[in-house]
Amino acid sequence: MSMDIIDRKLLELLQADATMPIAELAQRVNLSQTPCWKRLQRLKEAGVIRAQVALCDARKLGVGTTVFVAVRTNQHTETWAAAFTQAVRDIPEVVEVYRMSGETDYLLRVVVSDIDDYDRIYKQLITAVPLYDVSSSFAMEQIKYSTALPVRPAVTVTNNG
Amino acid sequence: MSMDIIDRKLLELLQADATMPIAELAQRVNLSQTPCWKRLQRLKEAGVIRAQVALCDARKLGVGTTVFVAVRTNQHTETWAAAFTQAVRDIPEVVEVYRMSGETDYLLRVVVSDIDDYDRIYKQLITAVPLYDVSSSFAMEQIKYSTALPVRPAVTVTNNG
DNA sequence: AATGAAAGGCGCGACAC
DNA sequence: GTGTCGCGCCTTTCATT
Repeated sequence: MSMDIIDRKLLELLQADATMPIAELAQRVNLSQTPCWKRLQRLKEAGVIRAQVALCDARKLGVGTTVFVAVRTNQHTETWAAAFTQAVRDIPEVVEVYRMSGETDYLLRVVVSDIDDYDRIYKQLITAVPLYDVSSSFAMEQIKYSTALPVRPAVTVTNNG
Repeated sequence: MSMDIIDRKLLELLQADATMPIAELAQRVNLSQTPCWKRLQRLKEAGVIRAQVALCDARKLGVGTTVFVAVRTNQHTETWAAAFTQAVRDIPEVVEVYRMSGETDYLLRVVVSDIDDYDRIYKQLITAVPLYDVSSSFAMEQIKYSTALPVRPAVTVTNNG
């Protein structure tokens, strides 16, 4: 799938605001509506654009506190991993989960209303699946949160690196 | 701002798919189009719904690798904090930044194509602002990533906790 | 006062050029 | 890639309880 500078500009715009009408998108990239629309179809079909969603205000939903949870396991088995995966996917307060290299086996981002609320999720988690070690760090402030991925040309290979 | 069970259901639906036409949204919450539409307007004006965006596939954009960067500073000043904030906001590969409690002062999530690419961002970061300590952990696998925040009733206070 | 039904504006989606 | 046409959705208004 080719991705020229116009496609990248479209992705940039749509990642910032997906309500923008095609007419406006088109003129921002100096195109008429039809080719612009065709590019969007192509990007969707290729799965580059994988969804269009509403973003909510975490504080207004009463989950303004983020907790990072570092998890270690002593059961390095496929069945444990499957159970853990299922458990975290089933808890909506757990919004991000990564399997890590290094000391920590898994890193979770959990959104809650306060410390007591976190304790509720913590208990839910350790009840659902056995954890060897759990270490929680609270975020004091969210300085940046972006769902927009960087859209840039394929890294150019040069000889003077 | 009151938020009944219908509003919460609407948020749940829109956080999963914001392309859903009002007619369908309406019938999913057992309402007709107008009252449903009015609720959406209200949620937008109140800032509960803060944006509507396109989500892209990280791998297909060549940034399928996530790196968590723990940063410590020795300059606990307002000016340093402002410079740091500006620096991370200006780097699109840095998608999330939190000010933490505990050992780590700041935790960053960075998306890159590979280790070499991360080194590029790392250099960019330490050039922009002085950092006392930087510790990077690579994610092997993204097990969960959701932009949908949990939408639940205000925590009911009971006497038998 | 809030819901359910109906009409107009308009942006999306397929054709020919 | 550009311009045109029709369909269907969003938005508003009116009638209703």
